[in-house]
Amino acid sequence: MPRAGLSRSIVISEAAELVDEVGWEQLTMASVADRLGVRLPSLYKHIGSLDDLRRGIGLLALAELRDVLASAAIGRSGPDALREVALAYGAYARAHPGRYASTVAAPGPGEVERAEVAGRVLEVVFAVLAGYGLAGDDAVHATRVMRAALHGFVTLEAGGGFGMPQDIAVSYEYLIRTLDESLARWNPVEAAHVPPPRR
Amino acid sequence: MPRAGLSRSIVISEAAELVDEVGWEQLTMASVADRLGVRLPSLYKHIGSLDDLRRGIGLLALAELRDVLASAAIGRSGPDALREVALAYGAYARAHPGRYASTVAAPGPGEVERAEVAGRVLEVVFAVLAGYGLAGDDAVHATRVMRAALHGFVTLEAGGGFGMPQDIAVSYEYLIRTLDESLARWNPVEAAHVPPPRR
DNA sequence: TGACGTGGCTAATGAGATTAGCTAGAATGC
DNA sequence: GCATTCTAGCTAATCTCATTAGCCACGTCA
Repeated sequence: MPRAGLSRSIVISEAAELVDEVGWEQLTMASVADRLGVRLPSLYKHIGSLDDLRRGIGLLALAELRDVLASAAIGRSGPDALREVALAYGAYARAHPGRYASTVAAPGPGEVERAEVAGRVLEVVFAVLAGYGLAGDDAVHATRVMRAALHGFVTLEAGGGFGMPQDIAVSYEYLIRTLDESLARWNPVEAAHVPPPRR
Repeated sequence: MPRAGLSRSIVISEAAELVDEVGWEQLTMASVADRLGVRLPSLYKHIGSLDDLRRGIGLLALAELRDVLASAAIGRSGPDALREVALAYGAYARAHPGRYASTVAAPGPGEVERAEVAGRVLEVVFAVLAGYGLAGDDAVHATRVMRAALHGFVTLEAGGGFGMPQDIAVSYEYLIRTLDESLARWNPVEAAHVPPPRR
């Protein structure tokens, strides 16, 4: 029996391809083994478990996403940077739906590596926000608004949630403009609008 | 063997409870059967398959969501309606994370019933947008922006994606304000910003 | 060239989903 | 009230996957 020449990173890359084709939910050890031309149990020489594989894909995808966003942001600032980053974000999610889905799960306790990579994605977003003069708490809240909007959009799009015939790219432009205006006009929410702190 | 007195709707309700406790991914026919005190195969007298059960939960959740949003919108308009609907949306997602997750999947071909219920949710959103004077294409794009923002936020929140210590409720207020301002200042995106149509 | 480490394999176990076929409780007709 | 019929819940069986244990040959390295 000739060696197949696998390794952890090869298995993860291949699984990432697969997951883009069949969907995050449909990932199985069996299908990955098939695709690599080995028997199912052989994978366990490289990957601890299905969950481990999923975490590996997530890590890979986060690193890729960071690179894509960083490239989009480089040499730009303000609305220009926002727009390019948003477009790059959407493009990545559309090109790699499986990987993108792997990106969402939060790092569990002890997942130091993932937290680090996720942090590096945030750095890019913070850099964009800095172009709007936002920092500190403002930047944290603005980051959440921005991530929520982008993530929600690409998720709904991927899930087929936009049934109407109107052009989705146009909707995305509206989303970007909404974010741009919001960031440009940023100021503290009025106290009256904040619910009382929980006791 | 005494009859357990099940029915399709009872099974679905119970499964909805369960899914809020253990998570959408963890739903199994086996755990539902356990909780209902019957053997696994008995469920198949009421539910066609696990997918069928998931669709049933999704339908239930969409109907509940519509009611919650409609109640929040009733008697209000404009920013007031937007805010209350957004808060109700977040509250539902937080109170029923499993059901909420079931809400996302788009209706597949032939899932007429689901498309209908989803449409009724949209009616509520359209009503809110009407308070901002939006209709037609504008309303469609605005709906997508609004849904994306709200959905993205609650999804990231549920996934533990907001690691920073800043108050999440405050971030949500920023999100609501962002939407309010965007809807209030709505006007067509400039042509220059729209990518060329695909050939 | 011979010892060793390790990658890939077969066999086995166990959880879940799903189907087939049985049986008894409930409902219905007389 | 009793026979008939329907059907909910059950056991048994099959299939797909995940995961573990243990074997053995390929390639490396002294």
